[in-house]
Parts: sequence; structure tokens; C-alpha cells
Amino acid sequence: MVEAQANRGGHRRLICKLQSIANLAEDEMRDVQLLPLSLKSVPADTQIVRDGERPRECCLIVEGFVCRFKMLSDGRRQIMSFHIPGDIPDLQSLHLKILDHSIAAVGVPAILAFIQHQDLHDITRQHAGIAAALWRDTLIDAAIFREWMVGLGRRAAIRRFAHLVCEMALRMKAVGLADHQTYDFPVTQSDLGDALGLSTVHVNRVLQEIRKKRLLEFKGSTITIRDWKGLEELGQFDPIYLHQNSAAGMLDG
Amino acid sequence: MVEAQANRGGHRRLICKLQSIANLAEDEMRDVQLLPLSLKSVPADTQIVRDGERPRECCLIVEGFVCRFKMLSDGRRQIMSFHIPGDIPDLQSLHLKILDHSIAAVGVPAILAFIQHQDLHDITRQHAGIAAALWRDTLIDAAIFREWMVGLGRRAAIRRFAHLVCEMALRMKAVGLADHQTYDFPVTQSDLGDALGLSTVHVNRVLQEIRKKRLLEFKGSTITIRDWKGLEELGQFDPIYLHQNSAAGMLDG
DNA sequence: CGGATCGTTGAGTTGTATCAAGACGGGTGG
DNA sequence: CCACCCGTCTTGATACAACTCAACGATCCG
Repeated sequence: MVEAQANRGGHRRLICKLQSIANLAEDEMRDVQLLPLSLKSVPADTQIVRDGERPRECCLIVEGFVCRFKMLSDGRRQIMSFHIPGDIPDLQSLHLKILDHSIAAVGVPAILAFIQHQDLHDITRQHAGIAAALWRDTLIDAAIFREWMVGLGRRAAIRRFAHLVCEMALRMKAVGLADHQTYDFPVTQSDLGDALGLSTVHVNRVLQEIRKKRLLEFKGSTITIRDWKGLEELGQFDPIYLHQNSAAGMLDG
Repeated sequence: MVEAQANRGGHRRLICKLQSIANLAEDEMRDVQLLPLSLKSVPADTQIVRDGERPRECCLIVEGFVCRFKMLSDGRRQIMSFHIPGDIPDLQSLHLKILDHSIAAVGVPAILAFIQHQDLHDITRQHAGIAAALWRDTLIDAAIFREWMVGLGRRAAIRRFAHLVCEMALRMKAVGLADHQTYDFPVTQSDLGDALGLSTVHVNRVLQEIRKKRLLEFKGSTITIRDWKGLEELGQFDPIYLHQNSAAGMLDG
């Protein structure tokens, strides 16, 4: 069955993600695999949950690309994070009843696996290791926010973009979604602007500049890194803040 | 003994903080009060823990004012949060071994109470409620980061500042450190610039502008709010993101 | 083929940074 | 007790990064 396959996909993605941030015991992994998942697919650029809601479930990304964002009263938007398969972007709703931002699929349709809060509470009560791993995941989330704050507050536009490209490369790599120097990043220049705190026009000019420096290509929705060292330097990128289990041996081969 | 008093102060502050974000049971509060605290005072504007360290304890603020920040290679700084008595600014170190930023006292000397990671691990293992409360605390931390990101990315300088003033007012109020419309905020204009992503010169001009609007006074290290409604509107401030137990009935009396 | 979305370009504007210098103010030492 | 000094605040002049507005080109899709 298609559904059974996708379900396995959901558990596989979750396991893979958890292993990239923690070391789970055998029985813990087994129970993660038994978590009831409720699958749903959403079209590209569609909201999944909305600012102000009180969700009773968390959403695990199985396929696709997701962002969290807040709208301002004048219609402008700030994207606070991008999420990839294996992430649970609203894990915080487990302990914060009201959602203080929205979540949406970006660029391409997404397949999501919803997990009841109740089931997550149960599994964390039974397995201290899983509780710790999930807590840790939300802490890494926060660490990424902090790093973005540095960019938004203190880094020039082109550095911000370079930094984002490096970050996504490592995160995609950690869950097996990036090969040597290429990965999929299906966002528009307008999305990028909302994430980097820039106007679309300026994003466009930044992209041209970075292409001219031959640091990367960005055709269609594919990013191809041509000069990892250069990108890292331009973005002042130091992967420590990602707190990955193995932050070594990356794309610079 | 002075130390015994301050120790009680530490536990009192912690209890007060935890009650502002969660509902603890009797026995949980009792065990919180039994947590071993190791007191230390640090001079104003001194680092407490440093980027890259691997702390074995967390630091509870008993008195004073603390910020978390990252330094850039060119010596500029981004402050990512301010912390007040009752906060544990490095609670995340419980699950993220390496610190990805530094922590320092700002403006005035601080009294800190260090809690061994081991003791925190023990108490969370014994009391699911305390584990949840601490996890929740780190999640609120992250929610505040997100809100700051919106400011840094999308709000004009004066709005950013107004927003910060509102946020600090509510947080101080929640732990009994702000009265009707006044509270202590011992930061220099340079600190403010590092928090808001602005130059000192521009902070100065923003302050003048906001004074001219008669929204607040900022003499010495004391902020006096003159027009809460106006500040809230200017800062586009909506307290939802603070996830306080009782976000109602604030300074606008 | 037409419309919608996205990307690109140019011109003009503005918010904020930088540089430089002076004023203020609180603490220290002579 | 005064003089001095250092950090902070303030002000002015100038520079520039990024924004806005507006128009046009490129794709894609129905």
C-alpha cells in the first residue's frame, strides 16, 4: 500500500533525524517506530497550522519543505526557520498551548505525518532518552534562531545568504538529503527575502553578486555549491551552533 | 548568615519564576527548595560563561541583569536576550554540551546561584512536572528569540526599541520586579544597539525621538512608561509570545 | 495563446552606519 | 576638594546599504 510505505517513510525520517542529534537505545527506537502517524499531504505554499491555534498534535515532515513565519500588521512577513524531512517544526506546541506563529509548506507540496500530543507525552514518560532527544531538538531549534539573529542584526545581506546556504547544506546532509555539493532548496527570491529580512529586489541583486563570485549556482530549485570554503568564509559560518552528532567531514572534499 | 539569606533568595526567585510559567505540585516545590545552590557574585559587565565552554552547571540569576550574546570576528556583538532574576539563561546547556554563545552580567553586579547539571537531571527524573516546566522555559526562550527575529528583520529601529521596553516590562512584572509603570533597566545605549542590531549613535537618536513622543522616560537606569497603549502600538507588541500564565491586567491601568 | 508568477533592471529615496568631535558626569587620586 | 579622566551621551556631516516604485522579460501552465 502507498500509505503503509509513506508511513514507514515517516518513521524512517524521524529515526534518522533523532539519530543525528542523540543516541537512542534499541527499545526506544522500537517504540518510536510504533508511534501512530496520521498522514496528510498539502499543496505547495499552503498553511499547515496558523498563528493563534491550539493544536493537539505535532507535525513531522516526511517529504517537502516547510517554514515557520509571522505576519506583521502591514502584510510583511518574517520567516523564522526552514524545515526539512525529519523535522517536527511545531514540537514546541507540546508545552506551549497557543501557537505564536504559522507554519506552511514552501515551494513544493509536502507530506506530513501528524503525531498526537498524547502519544508524544506517553512515549516521553516511558523513555527518558526520547524525552531528552526531543527536548534537545527544540534546543537546537533555538540555537538556530540565535544564529539567525546574529545574521539579521549584524551581517550584511550577502553574508546572511551565504550563511543560510551553508546551514541548509549541513542540515540536509545530516538526514541524507544532500550529496557532495548539491541540494534542493525550492524557495522563491521573495521567500528568501522574508527569511533574510530583505526585499525581493535586493535578494535578486545579492544572488547575482554571489554568482559573480562563483561561490554557488542556484538554478531552478537546486543549489550547487562551487566553493564551500569561500561560502563559509563569506557567511562567517561555524557549524557548532547546529550541535550535530558528527559535524565533521562535510562538503569540502 | 548572609549566604543563607541569599540562598533562600535564590530558591524564592526560582519558585516565583516557575510559578509564572507552570503549575507545580506541593512536593515538587518542596524539592525545588532543596536544590543545592552555589552562590557567586560577579562585577558588572563581566562574562559568566564563554562561547565554546562545556559547563557542568546552570546559572540561576538571583540579583542583577544578564545578557546572552555572540561576538563576530570583527569585534561587533549581537545580544540575543536579556535575563532577569529567576531566569536560568544557560538552561539549554543541560542538553547541548557545547555553549554556542557567551553570557555576561550587564550594567550592575549580579548574584548568581549555580546548580549542578547532575542535580537538575535528578530532579527532572523524579518530577515530570519540573521537567515539563523547565522544558517549557526553554521553549519560551525560543519564542522570545522568534519575536526578536521579527523585529531585527522587519521592524524599524524605533519600533524595535518600543517592543523591547514592553517585553521587559511584562517579564519584570511577572516576577514582581516592576511596579505600575517603572522598572530598572541598567543598560548603556551601546548595549541597546547590540541587542537591537543598531549603532550606538542611532540608538541615541531613537531614544530622543521616543522621548519627544512622550511614550516613556529613561533616566539613569530606570524606565518609566508614560503611555503604555502608545508603546504597544508603536512596537506592534502582542504579549502572546511570552506565554505567561496570566498575561492580563498589565501596566495600562 | 493568455494570464499568472517569478525574475531582472533602472532610478530615486531613505534608514541607518560611520567618522569625528565635543559635552557631561561620576569616580579616583593627588 | 579640586582636577582629571574615562566612559557614556550627544550632535553634525557624510556615506552607503538596502528599500520602494515601476516597468519589462522569462517561464510555466491551463
